[in-house]
Amino acid sequence: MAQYNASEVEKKWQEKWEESGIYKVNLKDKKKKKFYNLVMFPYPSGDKLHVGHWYNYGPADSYGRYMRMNGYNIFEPMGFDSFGLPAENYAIKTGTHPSKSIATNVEHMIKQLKRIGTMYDWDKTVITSTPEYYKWTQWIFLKLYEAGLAYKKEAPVNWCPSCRTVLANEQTQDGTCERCGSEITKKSMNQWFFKTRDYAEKLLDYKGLDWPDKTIAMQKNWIGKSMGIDISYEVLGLKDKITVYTTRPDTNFGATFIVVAPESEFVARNFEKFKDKEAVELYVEEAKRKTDIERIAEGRKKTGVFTGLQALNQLTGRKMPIFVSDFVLAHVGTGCVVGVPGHDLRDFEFAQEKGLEVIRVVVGPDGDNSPIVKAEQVQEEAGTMVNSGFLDGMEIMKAKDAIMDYIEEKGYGKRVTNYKLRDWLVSRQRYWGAPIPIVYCEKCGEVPVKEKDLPVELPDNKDFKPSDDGKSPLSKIDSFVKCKCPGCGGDAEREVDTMDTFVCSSWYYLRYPCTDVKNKAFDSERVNEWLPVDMYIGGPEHACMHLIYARFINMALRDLGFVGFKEPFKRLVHQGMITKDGAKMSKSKGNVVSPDEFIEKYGSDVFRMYLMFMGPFTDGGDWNDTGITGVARFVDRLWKLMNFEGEVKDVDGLKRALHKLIKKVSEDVEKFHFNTALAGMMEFVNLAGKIGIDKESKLIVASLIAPMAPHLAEECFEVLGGKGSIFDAAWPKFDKKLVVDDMVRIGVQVNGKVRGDIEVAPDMGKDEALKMAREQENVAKYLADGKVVKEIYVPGKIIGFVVK
RNA sequence: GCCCGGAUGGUGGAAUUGGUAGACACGCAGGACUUAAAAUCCUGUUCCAGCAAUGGAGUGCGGGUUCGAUUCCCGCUCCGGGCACCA
Repeated sequence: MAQYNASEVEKKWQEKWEESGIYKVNLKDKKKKKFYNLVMFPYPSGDKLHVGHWYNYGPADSYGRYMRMNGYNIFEPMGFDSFGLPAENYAIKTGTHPSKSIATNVEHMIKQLKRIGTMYDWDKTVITSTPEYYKWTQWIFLKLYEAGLAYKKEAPVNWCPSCRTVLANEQTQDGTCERCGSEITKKSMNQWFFKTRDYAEKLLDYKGLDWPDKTIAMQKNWIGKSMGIDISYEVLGLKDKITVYTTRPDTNFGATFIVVAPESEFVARNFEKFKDKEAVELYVEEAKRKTDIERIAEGRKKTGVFTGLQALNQLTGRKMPIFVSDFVLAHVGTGCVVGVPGHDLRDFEFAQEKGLEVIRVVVGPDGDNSPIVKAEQVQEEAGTMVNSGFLDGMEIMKAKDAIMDYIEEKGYGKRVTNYKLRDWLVSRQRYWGAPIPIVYCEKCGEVPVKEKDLPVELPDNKDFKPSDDGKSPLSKIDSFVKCKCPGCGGDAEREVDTMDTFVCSSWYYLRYPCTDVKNKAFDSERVNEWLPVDMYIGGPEHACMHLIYARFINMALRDLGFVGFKEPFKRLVHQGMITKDGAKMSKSKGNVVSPDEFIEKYGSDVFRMYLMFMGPFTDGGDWNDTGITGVARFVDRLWKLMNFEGEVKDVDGLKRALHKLIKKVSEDVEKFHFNTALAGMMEFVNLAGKIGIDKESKLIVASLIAPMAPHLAEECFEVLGGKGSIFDAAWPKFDKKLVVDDMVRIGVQVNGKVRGDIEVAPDMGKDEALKMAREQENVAKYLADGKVVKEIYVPGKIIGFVVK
């Protein structure tokens, strides 16, 4: 028997697969059920594939292979998210134009990806930075624009001074740039947005989705729905009313002041009426200048200035002074809040700072109603109303309804729903992205490019670095900027901003099955057949970005009649992160582990299996290579087993073990528990190594390992005389009768402590089982200590005695 | 601060409608083979006591429910993730 030579075998099968085209999917095949097995596509950096890529793609492919063997027509494409900052920054660093570096990097990455031994159908790949792709990204922009879902407005936006571009809310982290970590400043700019807020309610509906609870919770939290009421108060001496948003109108009898955001419209509109204009102006200016970091650094300390104006609380007749303070955010609700210091921590802190009166209108369940409030007492959720007129004695939830009805009746306000979700800022002042297909005409104003004129090609500019003035580099290229108006044909200028790369990645799953479609973004009939994606695998870091954007785009396309389904991804699984010495792998930290040396030494199958064996797929873990020898040994033992010839010592035992294994591996792979599937395989191989194995069982073992070690399995299949590919063979079925043991070993407990065990049939009667248990010498010893007051028998599980 | 996870041998991890904790693997120790080493194979391996049989302790900490708790409940500690002055 020859030693198993991984590198030779793997090379051989990769070549065979390529030659035979076994993984080329026939999208029109209707004999088999379709299965769209998708993994989030990478951005092509110049670096090698690292352990994290393998950790992600290996198991994802194993799942696809498992489904293939279960009779599905598998569509498993792979592509490249090649627009955006990573690619552009790489190009800047190396001094090569991104279109060039992308081409080489993609080619390089495909080569590396092929070494994993996946089933990707490379005929169906997408590269988002190619005109044939971004043409359709622009088309989607136009469709949203036509539908009124894309708009431009002047707004304070997140500006990263280092990347010299604006960022979507989702791309900032604690006031820093998600990419480069620089401090973000606020800048008022004219920017393009998609109306994600219009879809907030639809995005909150997860019906029919098999997604991790955690991801859904994160999205819900991000969308942040709250139901409350807008209340308008008369401002003394002004015609203008002030409208506040609150989710706690039940506490309105305790309202003693009003606070407005520095950037709020109320401030702009009534500035002239303020008593100390200078002080307000100074405060507003200061607030605008502050970065998020500075605001975070200040913590909860409240500042603010009095406007000199007062509003009238209709419920109490109380005059409420109006302040300006930066703890109120302009974009939340109406940008104005009513201060109820007795029942809101922030209001309480502000009241303390300004010496304002605190009134308590809710008594907690413990009856506490002290006028001096401690921070911990402010936010009770349950309680009864006091000092609140007609609300007195009501539970807060009831009072909330009652007061809202009252306010609406009286015309003081109106119920509203609010969302934390902001509209998606999609324009970027960077070169490497899809140009936004809009032109500005002196006569016609903002005009969309005609569909037939797409793509608006990204010029092959030599100077693609972001410019110091913060304008898109495209603004410097006259040949790009100067154009004719699609409306009147007169002189016009192009939009010079490019699209956020998340726009590209929010629809690529629709393009994969339609890469041959030339005259449209995708063929509706085909996507309706092949989508939604049945299994989507990728990192949890995309929970509130890509996964919200893609759902939004898909829903919008559905509402516009282009696709027939609401949700793009039916089942979602997140892989865990692989760290090195507890830290995220990154080039700058110099802790990136390359798979290459392990592939060289052990082969791709062993490496893939080791990553799977480390622990549950969704957990990730810290990289450590010490255990890989265990998997390598397993492969050697399995290979030896395949070459075993001789008598099987325990035919029945082998059969039972094998059928249990089929059950276990099937269930485990289904749940992405590859670690325990492999443990089961190891156990069986160890057993069969002792008692021998027959040819039929060998074939089953080869099938079971096939999803996880595709090259090894093919080789085994061939050695065993199989024709063609093992991936065209059916997944083994287990015999139900063979997976139940006819004898099991169960424990015998006395007062909860294990004192022995007996071997019984799982369905043995209680009396007989108890009799056997009593006969155990050690058990008898403990039973003799007293009187048996209780006997417990759980068939197949446990026998227990309680002795007193 | 709020929400969501997690904590099990020297290490990665297994086991939960409550039923013999530690599967599988690494490492370690001993043995076989070898002139020797590597590789391979066999045996042992939660801790404490004991030659052993066996007994005691044991799943982050403190309580509780139960014949029986890694699993359920209450109160903490630590670690990870998300959100964060959202009114």
